Amino acid sequence: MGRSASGWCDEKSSLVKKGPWTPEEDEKLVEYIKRYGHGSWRALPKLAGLNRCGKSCRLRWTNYLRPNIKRGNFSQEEEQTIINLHALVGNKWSAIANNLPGRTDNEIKNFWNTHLKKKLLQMGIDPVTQRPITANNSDNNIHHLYYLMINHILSSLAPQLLASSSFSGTCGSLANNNLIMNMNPWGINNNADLMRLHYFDAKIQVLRNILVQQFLSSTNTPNVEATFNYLLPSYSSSSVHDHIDHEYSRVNINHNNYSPHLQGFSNGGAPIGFVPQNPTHASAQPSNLNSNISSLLKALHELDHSQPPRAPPVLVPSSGSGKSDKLLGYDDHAPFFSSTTGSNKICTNNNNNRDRSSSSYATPTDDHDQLPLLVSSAAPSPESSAANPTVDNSISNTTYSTTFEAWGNPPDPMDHDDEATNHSYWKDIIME
DNA sequence: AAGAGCTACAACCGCGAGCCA
DNA sequence: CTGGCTCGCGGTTGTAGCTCT
Repeated sequence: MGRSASGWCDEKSSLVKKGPWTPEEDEKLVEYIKRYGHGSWRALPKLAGLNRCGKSCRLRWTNYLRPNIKRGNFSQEEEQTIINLHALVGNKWSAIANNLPGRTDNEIKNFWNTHLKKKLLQMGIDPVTQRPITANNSDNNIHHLYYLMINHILSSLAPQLLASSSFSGTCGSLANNNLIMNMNPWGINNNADLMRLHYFDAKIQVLRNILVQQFLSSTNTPNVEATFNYLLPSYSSSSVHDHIDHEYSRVNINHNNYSPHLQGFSNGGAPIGFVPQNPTHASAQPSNLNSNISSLLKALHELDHSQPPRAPPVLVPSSGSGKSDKLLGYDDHAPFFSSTTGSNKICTNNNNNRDRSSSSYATPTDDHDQLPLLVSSAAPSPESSAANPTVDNSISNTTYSTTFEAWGNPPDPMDHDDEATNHSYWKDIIME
């Protein structure tokens, strides 16, 4: 009796001061903690000569007075980190704060509520559900399904990128979502890097093309660019496009001619069977939507689970400084395709042998099959794809609210358990 | 100039987990 | 095992300062 279990002052403590702290009180608190440490917060106010309850002292210290508190405006980088972490973990302010040195959970929470929420709303994104906002419910459902598709694509991208040889992967940089620029940099040091770059670029291109086809033809259009920018902000910036172009040019290749097997992927946009949706058009039917989803998933699956491509041309470092490396020709035994993992997959999201710290996550096969065409003559018809209940259910029954959830629950029914990509794995990394 | 409304942020509150006797 | 205590967390409230009318 007489004490609050929560640490706050009880009804008998009406003499205990509440409200804003005075500079004198601050000084007393800082002086005491500097000298003795905080010890028991409950006992502290009496010992420090403060007419406050312990909990008030603790909050004042942790949120305002303790050393290394960073005050002032949030930087662009911090803002992006908060947005992306919030997409991953939701209102776990302390977890978010752990990734922002000098910022307190309280400060981040306030910043979210007063600034970022509004910003996301202006971008056409619901800050709670992280879904694109539309005025029309049925349209919203369609757009949400496409949103899930985006998540699926991103879910297959993230682990590859983490596996990159030059990716200095920290949870912080993952949270920043600067999946390219944080690769320290993602310079092409070997053919595997080049392959990854091309693969990543191709997937992004198809994602963008599908989004554009889908959304820009709609009369009730969520902000496709805002959505894209939000999901992959670093890629959206022109500097990243420049970066990729630079990497291609640095090794003297025209990426459009580099791999004919990726032509359809990087140039064509949608997989076969994909029907651009337009609410004013008869094509905007649920069956078409399901077909599209199936077609896309099928294409992505084929790509992800394909045999690795013929080894790319050998990258030979230039002898002199300041000169570009050259691609001299194909060498199927190029060392960059390490065979230590025993996997025949390249860049797959389902590689149980994947080692995030290793660059050798792709291995050659003897016959060096080509990458399959995304737009393949063997691709399923919309009908046959839509008729695949497993694929359809995996999407339509899934209710991811965040990219993070999609990572943990890949809708691809042919993806099996993958500890490295399950829900708790990522959550642990972020909330570590 | 003054008051109403809005915004940003500090502080408060209650709940629950973990620890320990 | 249980109950008391402490602490951390997330939601909510209070208020100072700013803007608008």
